[in-house]
Amino acid sequence: MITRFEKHEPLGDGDREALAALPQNVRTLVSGSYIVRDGDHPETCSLLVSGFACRHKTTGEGARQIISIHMRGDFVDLQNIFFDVSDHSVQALSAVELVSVPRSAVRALAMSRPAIARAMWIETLIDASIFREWIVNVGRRDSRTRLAHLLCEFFVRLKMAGLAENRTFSLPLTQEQLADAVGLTPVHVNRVLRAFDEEGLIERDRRSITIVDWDRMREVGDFHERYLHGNAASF
Amino acid sequence: MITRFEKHEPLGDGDREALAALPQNVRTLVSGSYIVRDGDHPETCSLLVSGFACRHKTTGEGARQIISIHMRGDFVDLQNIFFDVSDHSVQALSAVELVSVPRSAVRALAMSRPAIARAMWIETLIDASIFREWIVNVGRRDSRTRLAHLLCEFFVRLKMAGLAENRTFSLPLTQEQLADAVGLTPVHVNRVLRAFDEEGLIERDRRSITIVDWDRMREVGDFHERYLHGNAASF
DNA sequence: CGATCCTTTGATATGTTTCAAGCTTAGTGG
DNA sequence: CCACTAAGCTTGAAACATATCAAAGGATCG
Repeated sequence: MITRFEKHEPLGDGDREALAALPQNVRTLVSGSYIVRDGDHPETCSLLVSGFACRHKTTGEGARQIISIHMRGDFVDLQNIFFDVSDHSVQALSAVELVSVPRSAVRALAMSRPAIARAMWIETLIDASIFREWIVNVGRRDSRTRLAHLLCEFFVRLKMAGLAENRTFSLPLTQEQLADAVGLTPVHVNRVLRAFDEEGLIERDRRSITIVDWDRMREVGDFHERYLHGNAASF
Repeated sequence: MITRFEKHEPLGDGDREALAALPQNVRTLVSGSYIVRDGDHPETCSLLVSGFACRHKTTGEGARQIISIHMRGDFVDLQNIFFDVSDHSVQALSAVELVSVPRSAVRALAMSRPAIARAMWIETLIDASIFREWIVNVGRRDSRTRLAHLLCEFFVRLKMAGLAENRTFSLPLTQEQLADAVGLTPVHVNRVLRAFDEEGLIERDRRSITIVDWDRMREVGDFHERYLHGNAASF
């Protein structure tokens, strides 16, 4: 399971054995559970096995900003290896399963197995690249573009993770959470989503979304997937 | 000079020798020069020896968003080690000196010297932490808070780098660049800055700024330096 | 089948942008 | 050393995108 590493870095047999030998702890959490809290001294690093999670921070005014969204196969807090205190929270967006490994074990593994360290490093670099794109998204794009961009990113990442077959997928975020991810109000998110619907860009049914016109969606969202640094199949 | 690594990670003698043996290339560039361009296939990784630089991306509409600001001692493009094509540009904000090391040499060094790899990894994790805070800044804070936050961060980082003695420092950004960093218009940045001035929060003289009331500035900017993960002296 | 959470909609308020022009500063060449 | 020029800063008025407030309608789950 943990062998998603090999996406970006070939591993040797010894590496795989070392991974398998890791002390694991599989947990199941209900939607809304906190995995890490801002200010915590986390003891573990966690990998999402199923479900969705997000990371977020809160301003002094009490406004929340979602920093990233995670799906099966993502590490949600790899930076815990080196930081003693967490600078943000991680919360389950749905029921989730995750395997947690003690920080010390992950650190020891990284020090003894260069290929694994490198794979983990690359993971954190991709994370950072997505952060950069999000800064642009909330900083310089209008509400339509912002939301469309988020939907495009989420969809492409689902595909890359093998979690989307066709153009329909379920979005594990309420409109309020969507708003917190793009820096808008829930009310405005609602209006923009309705507009997309009316324009025939997407279709909505409960919490699931179909991208009707991918090319146009991509254009509206000013979306270019290079920053995901994935080996995505072309669409 | 490169031994800023030791800030976060103790190195052995062999590590220091390996660093010193690195093939270097010292360059001097004038303000405005591009160090890396979005879409480039960079051949080197660079460390800023003097001056200031920023990283930025441009939207399809042509709007620019500055992603980070860098000063003496910062690596400006460490992710080049693993990514073949750059997802953003790096540009000099002032005259800069930088030492550039071939990607392959940096990669080899990282593979043969775990302590160095670890120090570099931590650098990129701190980068990512600052990105997260910037997402919050542009996503959920109003114009005053945003700008004040940026000024606080810049000032604290200058102090951490030993580049600010008292409460006066020179800001290497035009108001337009400031605007691109916080996701506002130059006009609005100008008004907010004037308001800070009139309220006695800051004083301005040409391109240099004095933080008159640090405590209040910090409060206005909703600034808490934990995310910088520095060993900052307290203020 | 009631209660809660989420979505939708309308009316109004506001922060920020846009446009446009004048002003200041720093740099350059005569 | 002065005049000229370009870049950056400042200011005002009007426009606009998004937020806020408020209330009703749906969905989901004990």
